[in-house]
Amino acid sequence: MRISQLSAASGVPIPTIKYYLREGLLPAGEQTAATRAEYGEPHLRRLRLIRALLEVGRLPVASIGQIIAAVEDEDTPVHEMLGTAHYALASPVDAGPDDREHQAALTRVDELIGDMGWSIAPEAPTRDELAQVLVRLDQLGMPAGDDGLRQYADLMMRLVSELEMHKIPFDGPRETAVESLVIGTVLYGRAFDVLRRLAQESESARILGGR
Amino acid sequence: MRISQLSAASGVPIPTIKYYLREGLLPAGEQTAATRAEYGEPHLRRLRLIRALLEVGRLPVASIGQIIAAVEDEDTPVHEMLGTAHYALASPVDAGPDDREHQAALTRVDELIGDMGWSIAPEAPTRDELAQVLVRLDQLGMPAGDDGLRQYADLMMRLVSELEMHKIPFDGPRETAVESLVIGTVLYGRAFDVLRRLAQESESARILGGR
DNA sequence: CGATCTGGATACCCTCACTATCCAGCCCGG
DNA sequence: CCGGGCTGGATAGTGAGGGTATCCAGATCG
Repeated sequence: MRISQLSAASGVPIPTIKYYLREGLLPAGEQTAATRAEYGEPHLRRLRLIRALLEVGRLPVASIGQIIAAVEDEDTPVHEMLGTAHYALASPVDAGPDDREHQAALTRVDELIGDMGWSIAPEAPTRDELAQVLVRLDQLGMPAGDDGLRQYADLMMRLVSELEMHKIPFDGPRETAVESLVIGTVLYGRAFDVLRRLAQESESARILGGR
Repeated sequence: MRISQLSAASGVPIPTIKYYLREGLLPAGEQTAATRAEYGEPHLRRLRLIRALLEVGRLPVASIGQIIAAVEDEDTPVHEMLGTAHYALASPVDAGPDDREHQAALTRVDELIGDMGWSIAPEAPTRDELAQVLVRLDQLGMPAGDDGLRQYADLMMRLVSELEMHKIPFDGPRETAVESLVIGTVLYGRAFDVLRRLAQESESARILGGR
């Protein structure tokens, strides 16, 4: 498959494919001559992954690059690779250790994590993300109570362990495991979000009697 | 409160506040002289809302503008206003009616909506968002089965109607209702997403025995 | 009465994700 | 065996989005 065919098959313009090659998101094709290279099925699959993470997951190209680098470095142990991929999915929070509100919220987050019996790395950026949301909810006068938070956490825990996690082939090839994890996290994450908004629309129509 | 105090209280730089004023996100202060205006508590609150939607919700400034315009137009009936706000939360999907895969997925979405007994406006962009996710999952070789989708939808429905919706003061002042809805949708939406990722990290640590 | 602040207008900047242009080398049909 | 069109690689440009910076004349505080 030459680049034009890869482009046609994936719907991604050639200049964009070249850009992804430059950024290291897509491995180079097999060189057959100085100005000729051959691409295959893995390239097409990779391209679809990139576009899904970009367009559905709204991940920055740089984060996608980190995920892909973790996948391709054979020396990284699997659980570490999953961590890298997972953390690249987080969106950065700019709150330093001098932000008192943030630190207080972080304490609540850690209490929640303890109560749930979760094993979360202390450097997980996810903790800061949750703390940020708690701070904003407080500031907006809709504070999240500890009880509600625990109910939600419980629900998510069951959802993840009962419906999602067992779909991931941890014992298969390493590349497959991360891809599944990332796709699961990002795409199912959006699916939930959309389903939640649909449920909200339907409920508010019911309550208000609006069409 | 003068602009510098508003800036100090909110943590938003003065030029940025001026930018929000220009964009119509923030109503002008009360003019007390040609070069003097007074801002109050509502301005601070509005500013916090804007920053929460921007930084946590990642909404474009233009969408925030639409939401605010809907709130401030007293002539719009409440259920319509809620719809406008809700649709501004959706992220645009570029798939025309000539995209066969998308149309097929849309049919599945409508079946789901029918089965759930939901009332969703036919022009809801949310339908396209869900269809897009289904298409991508198919392309990536991890298709979402109808059963799983229904399970998820069921879960979201219960979550929304039992835990969330009754917190919204539909009978209070119109502004409060939309604000609550929007804050609930965006901030709780992110809270779920983060809780889900925390649960995933914990589960994958457990399964892989990684620290 | 002068340093500082204010609202308003205009112009500028930075990041991000592309896109466009060039170039010389290659391949394929005639 | 030759010419048009594609190829990989390099470099430069673009457009949207979300701010920043600069100027200005009028207002106010100490």
